[in-house]
Amino acid sequence: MRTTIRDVAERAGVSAMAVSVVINGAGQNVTISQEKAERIRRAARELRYQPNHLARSFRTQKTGQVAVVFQHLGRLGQEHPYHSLILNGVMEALFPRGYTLSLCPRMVNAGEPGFISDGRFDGVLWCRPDFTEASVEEIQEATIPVVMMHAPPGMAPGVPTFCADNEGAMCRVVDHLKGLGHERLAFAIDLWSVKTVEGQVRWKALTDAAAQAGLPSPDLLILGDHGILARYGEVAAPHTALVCFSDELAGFVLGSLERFGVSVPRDVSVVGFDSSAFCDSTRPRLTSVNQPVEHMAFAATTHLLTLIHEVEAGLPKSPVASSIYDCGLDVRESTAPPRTH
Amino acid sequence: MRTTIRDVAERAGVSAMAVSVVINGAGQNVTISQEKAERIRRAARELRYQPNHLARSFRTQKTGQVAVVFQHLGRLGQEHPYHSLILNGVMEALFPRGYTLSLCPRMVNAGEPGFISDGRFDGVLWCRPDFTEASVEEIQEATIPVVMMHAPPGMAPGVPTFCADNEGAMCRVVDHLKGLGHERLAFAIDLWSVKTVEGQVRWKALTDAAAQAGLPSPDLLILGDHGILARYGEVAAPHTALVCFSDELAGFVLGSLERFGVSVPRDVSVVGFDSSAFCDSTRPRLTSVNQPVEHMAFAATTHLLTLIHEVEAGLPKSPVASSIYDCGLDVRESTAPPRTH
DNA sequence: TTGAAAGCGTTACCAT
DNA sequence: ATGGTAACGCTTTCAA
Repeated sequence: MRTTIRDVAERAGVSAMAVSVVINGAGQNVTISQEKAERIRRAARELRYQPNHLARSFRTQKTGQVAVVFQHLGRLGQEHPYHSLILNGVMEALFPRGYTLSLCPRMVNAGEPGFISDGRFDGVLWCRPDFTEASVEEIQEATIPVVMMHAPPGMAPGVPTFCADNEGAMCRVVDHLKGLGHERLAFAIDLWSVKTVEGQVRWKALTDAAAQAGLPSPDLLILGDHGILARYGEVAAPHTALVCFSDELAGFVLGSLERFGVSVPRDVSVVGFDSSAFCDSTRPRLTSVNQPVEHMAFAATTHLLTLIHEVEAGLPKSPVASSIYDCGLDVRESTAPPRTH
Repeated sequence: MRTTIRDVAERAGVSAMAVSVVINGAGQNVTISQEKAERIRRAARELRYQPNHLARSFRTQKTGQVAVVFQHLGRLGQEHPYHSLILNGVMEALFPRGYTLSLCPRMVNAGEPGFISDGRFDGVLWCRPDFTEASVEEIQEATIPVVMMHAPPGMAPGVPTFCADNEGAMCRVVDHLKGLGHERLAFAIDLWSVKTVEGQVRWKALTDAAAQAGLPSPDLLILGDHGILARYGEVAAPHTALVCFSDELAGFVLGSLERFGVSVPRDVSVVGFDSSAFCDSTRPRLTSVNQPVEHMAFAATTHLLTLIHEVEAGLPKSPVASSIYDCGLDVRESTAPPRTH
């Protein structure tokens, strides 16, 4: 930026304050005469004055920026539907209200949580499902509003949370599979997600649901490479249905099984999680838990904006609430009755 | 933010400058004794001092933020592959170097170009294919580096540009279709894109390529609704091949044709543009021009970072160059010889 | 090796 | 109704 508010003031023969008031429309209990206002506007136009947003943010302590924090933001796209869904919901809430969306690498990958309160953002949507003690504490002590997604109730007291009903979801999955005749289930998850609270919660939810349905305890399949899946082609599979942590992982599983000559759903049934548009593009189309990610992100972001507004306006804070979202099961072609020997 | 650099200085019994130097590592020709440095670090730790990034940006005139500007940023996801591809390339270039990606609604939808130089961004990647005189001028006068995508050479003198070779691409499309036996082609485009320079360029490129190949001049199909496509089911289609402005539009076309009982590629061949992963998920799979969008976005962003660095370091400016990317044609199943009557 | 002080551009308070 | 002036938190030059 070159020309400042003072340049405009000088050219118009007024004070900087007068310019500020005219530019921003509303100045508390200050009025500028029509004539002066016009002169100021003309001077601003002639000098092509552009208010420095950064200086304004610095002064007002309000940036109009909201950050979204992921654990690991890789590629956007159809094989990785999750991030796109989240961002869609966030943008839908943010843009009509004039907020800017920031994807900050420091909060995205390395995970240096101290940066939450470094002044750049008016609020943060925390979408990382790894709730270490340190990060939870950091969030609770943040000086700006933070809203969490995927945190199971009780995980982060004092922080508003938007979370799927993983328990209910796994009950539906088990009901569906049991109804088809499956008995031996497995939970498939990647090396990364298995360490997250969300991964653990879903795994426990599946275990509990199976127990409740009178089925044997499911196995845990941690997929680091293709090794485990390769066995499916050689020996009789120990389980007849694989419940996957995410659609993305389910896509990987489908690809691997096809490569090893295992037919889905004839040899084994596969269930995903999220029911993103991706499920319609796989062969066979993927049965998946319908977690309304995009709606959840929209609602979480909208709530975040409410909290931001409360802080700015000095209003009383909304009570802290956890929102648990029901999940349906979208049955497609990747699940079928198990093969009878 | 609560605790400032001065709080730390006071606690450590030193000046604010000393703290700044210790925190930021390098202070030109200033040195702090080991003992004081340690005292400062301890004080900072005890007070949980977090430097205010906004104040720092304000002071140094460097924000570490890069904005991406789209004409109309709607949903991310598989039906709309373009934005995801761009953002992937941008993130890949930005994140390893610590830059933050901003999606700013003011530059995304309404298009108020004055905001380019409002101090918030170190640089801008301009992905809007509508090159109005006003916006081009605004870009040329920006006080921060701007890199353009999709601008045909000569469109914006003085601004580095990364653009696909639309002419070459359309030659390949025409060669392919002519080789299959097609003669009457049409260019399908949506109401929005037809007004953009990029839309016009592709339309002209197809026309020229057809003329060069000795084919009759293609028709222009502006798809506002399903009306035009509906006719395909009733009367003999005037053309046997539809070349679409984008994969997204081609997806829409495939859907409409299916609904109206028109078989692709038996009744009509369809060609997309971008060859995104989406092309593999349509039925039939979509033949499409392979525009390396993601690579282009990566290269453009990398160049933008170079320009930013030059400005900051006071280095001489790189010469302005336009990069034109070759496009291949990925032949899938949506193109075939025309039906013989 | 260190501290004091001057801003960066804006807005808000307190005088006229 | 209007203008001076003091911050916001930080970096950096200058003087000691």
